[in-house]
Amino acid sequence: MSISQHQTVVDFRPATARISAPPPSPRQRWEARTQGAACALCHLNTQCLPEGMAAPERADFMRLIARHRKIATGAALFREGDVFENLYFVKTGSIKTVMLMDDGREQITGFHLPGDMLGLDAINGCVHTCDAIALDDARVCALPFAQVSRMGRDCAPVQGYVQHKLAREVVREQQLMLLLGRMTAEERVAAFLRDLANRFAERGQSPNEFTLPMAREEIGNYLGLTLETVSRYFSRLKHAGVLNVDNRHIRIRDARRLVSGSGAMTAAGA
Amino acid sequence: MSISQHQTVVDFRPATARISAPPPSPRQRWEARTQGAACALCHLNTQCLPEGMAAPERADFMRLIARHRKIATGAALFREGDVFENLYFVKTGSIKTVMLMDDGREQITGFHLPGDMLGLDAINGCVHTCDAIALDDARVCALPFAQVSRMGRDCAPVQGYVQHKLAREVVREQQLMLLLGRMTAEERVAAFLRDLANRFAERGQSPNEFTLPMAREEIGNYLGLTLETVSRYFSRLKHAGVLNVDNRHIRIRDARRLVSGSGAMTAAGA
DNA sequence: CGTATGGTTGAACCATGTCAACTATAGTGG
DNA sequence: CCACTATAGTTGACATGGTTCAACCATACG
Repeated sequence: MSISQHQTVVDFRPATARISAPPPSPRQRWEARTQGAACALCHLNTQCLPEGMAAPERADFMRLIARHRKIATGAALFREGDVFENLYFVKTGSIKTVMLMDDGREQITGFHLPGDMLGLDAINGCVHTCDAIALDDARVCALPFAQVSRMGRDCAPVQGYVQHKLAREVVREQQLMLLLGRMTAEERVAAFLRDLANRFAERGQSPNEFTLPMAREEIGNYLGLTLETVSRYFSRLKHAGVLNVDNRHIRIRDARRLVSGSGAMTAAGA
Repeated sequence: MSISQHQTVVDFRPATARISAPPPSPRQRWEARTQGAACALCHLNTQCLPEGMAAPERADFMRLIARHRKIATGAALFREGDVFENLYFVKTGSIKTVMLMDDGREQITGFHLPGDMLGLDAINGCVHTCDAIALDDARVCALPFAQVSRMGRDCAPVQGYVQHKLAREVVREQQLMLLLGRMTAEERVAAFLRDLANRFAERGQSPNEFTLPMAREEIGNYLGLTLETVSRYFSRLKHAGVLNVDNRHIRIRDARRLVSGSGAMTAAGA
């Protein structure tokens, strides 16, 4: 990686994680400046805002959201052990979440695209359990959790909102466990590409042609493989005519044969 | 397994999963009979009941709980696709949750001991996403989710309750992803035993001596390994003097050397 | 142009899977 | 009580998918 994980162009980490009573601090100034987000204009608002709220409550909720915190490539939105204050939405760019082992090994637990929520891991323990690192220059919206909880007390849609996001995360992780526990390398790579394609499609982008925001190493890490293995299967899929692969630019030429488990890939593969 | 997964001595699956308007049905009779559980007398109530409730609310909550549904060894508490109605607590025995792939492959996503909650996977989609199968004759308490939600609307402790359970599950699954993605077989087996020991300790049982409720095959499945590999590492640990292994009876003789990542196991191992 | 980084590819290796034989134990029926 | 069977677990020999190590290529950047 060109930028070490500790280099941060601007360190946006919650100051409270290290300092108990900080001075007015850039972060608070930023929050003051951006409080009251123009979510109404944001095309991601269907994903970020709770559903089924009346207009005034909706406005209240939007006022909680502090916008446009920028995270430079390789910088951390939060790190393991940081005090939990906000949930975050990716607005632009993409962010990975990484679990760390004592000996330095890492497991990427998710790649988060615009509209995805981050920080759910910390809801119980009041500190984050993983690092969140920007894969490219990213912007996020922050949603102060304490205030969301408070608002949830007498607003049912807000109440169900965090629960819904958490439950989604539980299901997503279960599927990933199935991938890590039971699938072959080939199936993992195919599943990864299909998942990504679906998620781009959900965001109104082409599911058949996209640019990977992450390196081979990160894909491999996420899938429980090495970068070489990922590269090899990309090449296989390319030679089988299933994909065009040009560095991080992917074009899916035959989505049917990307369905893992069918054996189509293997049969057609080198 | 001596009993097929489809044999159920008594089929307690929610009838609504298959029949839209069933007659009074054994299940409903059972619920009527057992409604209003004696949670006050249950030693697991610290785990099952929300914290911080006033006595009257606490009583209300306990009245929601239907007790003592029995699940015979190998029978299902619920299956993938079943309509979601209840969360469950294991009262006695143990229950595994299993994700299924189209081609028949399975991944065990958890072993649930007394006090553990089941069914969180279904909160969003209103159907379960995995099977829950009893490893031995088990009893569970059922907690109708709709009523919990309703009660949560004006009772803050209940509100935070499901959220807390969900968030715990997210963290647990993340740790499992780290295990499946990054650990060696040896480390997985050690981590598994340590985790079980801790959980038995939490339940007031000895962390150093216990009986595994699951077969080698199930351990292997859970850890992303084969039964043979699990058996081999059990033997290694035995010969290294770390464990006594007699079939499913485990005695941990040197807990320090069960710490994975330290290399202690490998150094002492065969 | 030289250097750094990311990606591809090949060859050798090895951790784990696969297959198979064997043991132990429990249940079942004669 | 003894075969007989079925299931769970152990162990060995061998196969292999994926890792490791290393060389090489492509691109970006100073």
